[in-house]
Formats: sequence, C-alpha cells, structure tokens
Amino acid sequence: MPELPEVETLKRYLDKTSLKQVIDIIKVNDNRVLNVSERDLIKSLKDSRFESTIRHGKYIFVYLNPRYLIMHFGMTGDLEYYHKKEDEPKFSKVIFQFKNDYNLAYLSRRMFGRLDIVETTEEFIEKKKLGPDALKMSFEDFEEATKRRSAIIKNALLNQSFIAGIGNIYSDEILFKSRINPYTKMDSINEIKMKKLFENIKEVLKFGIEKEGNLSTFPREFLIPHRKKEERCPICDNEIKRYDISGRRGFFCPKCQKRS
DNA sequence: AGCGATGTTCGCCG
DNA sequence: TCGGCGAACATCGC
Repeated sequence: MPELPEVETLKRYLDKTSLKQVIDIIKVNDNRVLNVSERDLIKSLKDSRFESTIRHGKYIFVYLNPRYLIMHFGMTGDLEYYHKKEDEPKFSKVIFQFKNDYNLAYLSRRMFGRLDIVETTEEFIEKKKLGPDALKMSFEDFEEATKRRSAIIKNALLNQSFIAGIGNIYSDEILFKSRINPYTKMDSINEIKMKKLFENIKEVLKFGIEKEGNLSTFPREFLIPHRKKEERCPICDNEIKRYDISGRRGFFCPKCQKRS
C-alpha cells in the first residue's frame, strides 16, 4: 500500500476510524519497524490522542500534541481498524488500542515500513531531504526544480527529494499519459511538455485517490492494467515494452512515448 | 523452486 | 556534486 494515492487513502482511513480517540495500550509485536525506542514510542503515545494528520509524499504525520508519530509503509504497509482481539490481522507489527477497546493495527509484511516519533514535521522533512508533496507543489517550483537537474525523467519522478509521493507504478502512468519516454533527459523537455507533465502528475495521482489506490480498478485506457508481458498499448495497439532502470522494472509504449 | 514486488538507503564509479 | 547502478533490507505469493 505505498505510493501517494494509497498513502492518502490510508490517511483518510485513519482519520475516519481513529482520530481523537484516547490511546490506552501500545502493543509492539515486532520492534524492527521502529525507528524510535519502544519506551519513547509508548511514552509519546500513552494516554494521548491522534489529533490530526498530515500527509507529505508517502509519509503520514500523526499529530499527538506535542509530538508527531510518523508512519511510513514501504511496499507492503497497511492499516486496519478492528474490534475483537482475535481479529488481529496477520503481519500486525504495532497495535494501538484505544480506550473504547477498538484497535488500529499498523501492518508490514516485508518490514520496509517504519514508525518514528519527531518533534516537528519540518525537522523530519529536512532530515529526509523530502521535496514538496506532489499534490501541493506549484508549477513554478516544479519548473524551477527541473531546471537544476539533468537526470532522466523516470529517475527524477522517483526521486523524493525532487518531488515527494510518486513511485514506480504511478511514474510510468504519468509518463505514459504525457507521452514522454522514461529515458528522456529532464533538461531536454520543452516548456509545453513540462507543463503537461506537471498537470498529468496531479491528474493521475488524484485519479488514484478517487480509486482509493486500488490499481485493479483502473480502466483499460490507462497503462496500469497493461503492466505485464505481451500487453498492447490501449492507445495505439503497439506492444508495451518492459524496461529496467535503477533496479526497478517499468513499462512504456515505445510508439506513443518516443525519445525526444 | 525461483522470481518478483507500489520503497529507501548506501557505496561505488564516472 | 550529481546521477546512474546495483545491492541490501525481509518476506510471501504466484
């Protein structure tokens, strides 16, 4: 459950289920997901409440007053709200039990997600060198940031210091919609295409949020349903090509997304 | 049985 | 310094 649309969906889920409830018990099943000591985690959470949440890129900051709990989900993180003890979901790593006996479980299968406690959001964003959130970034900032970089566009979109929230699957979708070849150097994209790219970042991510991050519900005219071998481009019917870049696997249409 | 996976980080090298 | 690459992290489903 990890790119921006999924994380936004988790944020809304947390807001709907768990906000303002007093936390009674913090159960740590596996302390490997903690970037903070178990003692400090408990100290910060016990008897306080999840007051509000902010999402920045793929991170959720949960305001506890006065500190923040940070949730990151890696590739397989999730949240689940449930009542009965025996319904504790598989892969639950940390469980927040509220005074009303309901629980919010933080799950992680591959252990790539992390929980942390910080004093301010700014301090964390600075430490991680996170760029602006993809949905909040202005075109001016986007354009400015692109001018200072020579990286190929696929890597730039994945680079959280440049723009925060886009991952492997959505970056492919954004490039497909923008008709930009993933290997295009950023400084060779003209202003019109750059504007279109910027708009498509927002549109694709917002569409993902509407779909609650559920990739299997994407309509066929998107690239997402065709991310496998021997699929055809929904626009031109050409064969979709697989490519490997910086250890990630992507897909694109060589005919629609010509190198410029 | 082996491969691949929505992420991040780090060391190496050009 | 920047950017690309590959490995490492850890686990499970197909």
